This record gives sequence, structure tokens and C-alpha cells, in this order.
Amino acid sequence: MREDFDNGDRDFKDPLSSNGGDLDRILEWEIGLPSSDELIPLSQSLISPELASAFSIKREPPLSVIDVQRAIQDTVSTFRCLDPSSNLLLLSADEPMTSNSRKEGGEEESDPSTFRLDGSCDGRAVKRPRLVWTPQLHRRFVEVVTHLGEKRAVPKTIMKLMNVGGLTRENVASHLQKYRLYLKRMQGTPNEGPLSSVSDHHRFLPASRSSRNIRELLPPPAFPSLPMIPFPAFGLPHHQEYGGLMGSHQPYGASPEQGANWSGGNKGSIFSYRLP
DNA sequence: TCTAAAATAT
DNA sequence: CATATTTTAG
Repeated sequence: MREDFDNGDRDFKDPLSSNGGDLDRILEWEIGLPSSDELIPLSQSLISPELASAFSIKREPPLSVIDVQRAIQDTVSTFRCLDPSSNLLLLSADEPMTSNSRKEGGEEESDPSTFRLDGSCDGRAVKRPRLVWTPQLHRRFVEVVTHLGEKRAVPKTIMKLMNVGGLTRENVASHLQKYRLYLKRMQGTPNEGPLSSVSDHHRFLPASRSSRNIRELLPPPAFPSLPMIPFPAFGLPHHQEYGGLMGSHQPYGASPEQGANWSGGNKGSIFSYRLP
């Protein structure tokens, strides 16, 4: 993928350009750093596949521009907290905005509440960024849900067990709802032959997604291996009382009762579901 | 412009 | 907590 650096870079600077002071300051930080074309594209692995496999290093999914943008948002949020007076405020409100929602005249902007980040970090009025269920997050979710079983797999419990910083009960509930629909759908279509796991899985995926990174499909990790490392949902949990690991975690010894196996987790980040 | 993901409302 | 509905990203 070639949507590498330029995009991220441009997106980052654009909003800043409206403010000379901050722009200058940021450019200062960049002194001495390699220029864009000296950098290895984010999508490119730093080590060769051979080397990776020789040392059993799993290749991290390549970062996309989206990842970068998210990181940028986090960074900006941090700045906002450190220096609320900064005009960087304008940045964070990102408002990617679907083209239709903004008009050239732009008086819709008259509503200052669009940027209601008046708020400092202490004010919880700050809107939390939309959570994206990455394959990693989803995998963790599935592992937890699977181990809990249908009865116990409820949002609050799942959330706690996942131990993911910044993850809310609502996030989980919403995802769980979708996941259940997905399961139901799969039940109805016992197409789950040995052959289906991968190709079928893809078939459901929107083209845009499946055509995107098609990296090798690793087998799902053995079950009882659930690393309980706290794992930030969005880079920046801000405030969020997620000090550390939850008390003692029972090693997930139980059996994965229901074959919530689209084990994939690995690649197909998204499970698709469709209304009947 | 349409679909699916995520959020939010009931 | 579940489900229905709405909003938003892609």
C-alpha cells in the first residue's frame, strides 16, 4: 500500500497551517529528523521475511495511514491537555466530515459547540474517539467471550476480563451485539466446512477490506495463552482509572465451549453479518 | 452514495 | 443487559 507517508504528513500539517505559531514550533521539533523520503514507508517491514521466520518473529501488521492518524489524534489530545490555551485545539476536532455535511459557506460552523473541547482534560466533556475494533482487540474479545460461555458473556464481565484500557462497557456491548448476530448467522449457515474458514470468511468481507492487507494467516494462538497485558484501546486512555491489571486472573483454563471459531481473529478483523 | 461499524437511545 | 435506531467512517 502506498498511502504511506505523504498522506499522513499532509493531513497532519494542513490544519496547522492555519496557525503560524504552532506550525513554527512543530517544525522546530523536526529539525534533524530524516525527511519523508529518507524514511521507510510504514507499510514496509523492517526485517526480511526470512529473518523473521528464523527467529519466530511474528510480523506486526503494517501500519496504515489510519493508524497514523489515530496516533496523531492521540498526540494532539495530549498537547491539548498540557496546554489548553494552545490553538492546537482546532486540530483535534478533526471532523473528517463527510463531504455532504460541510458546505463552503461554512456557517454551520457558527456553532462553537462543535468544538466543545472547551474542556480541558479534567472536564470529561471531551469526546472519546470512536473505537475501532482492530483484529487484535477483536481477538481478545472473542477469547474472553468464548471462555465465559454464553451465560456469563455479558458486557461488563467481558470488559473487565479484556482488561483493555479505555474500553467502555458500551463499546463492548455494541460489539457483542454485532458478534451475536454474526454467530447466529453462522449457525444458520453451517457452511463451516474445513474449507470455509478462510475463504468464506473473506467472502463476507466488503471488497475494500479484503483487498486491503492480505497477509498470511497465522493459526490462532493456543487457547490458554491469553496475555493479560493491559492494552490500550485508543492510544490515549486519558483519564481512565485503569491503573493496572485486574486482580488475579484465572488462567483461562476452561474449554472453549462454543465454537466461536472464526478463529480468525488473525486477519479478518471484521466479521461480517448481515440482516436476514 | 451506499454499506457496515460503532454509538446511542429505548 | 438486550435490542432497536441513529450516526459516522470508508
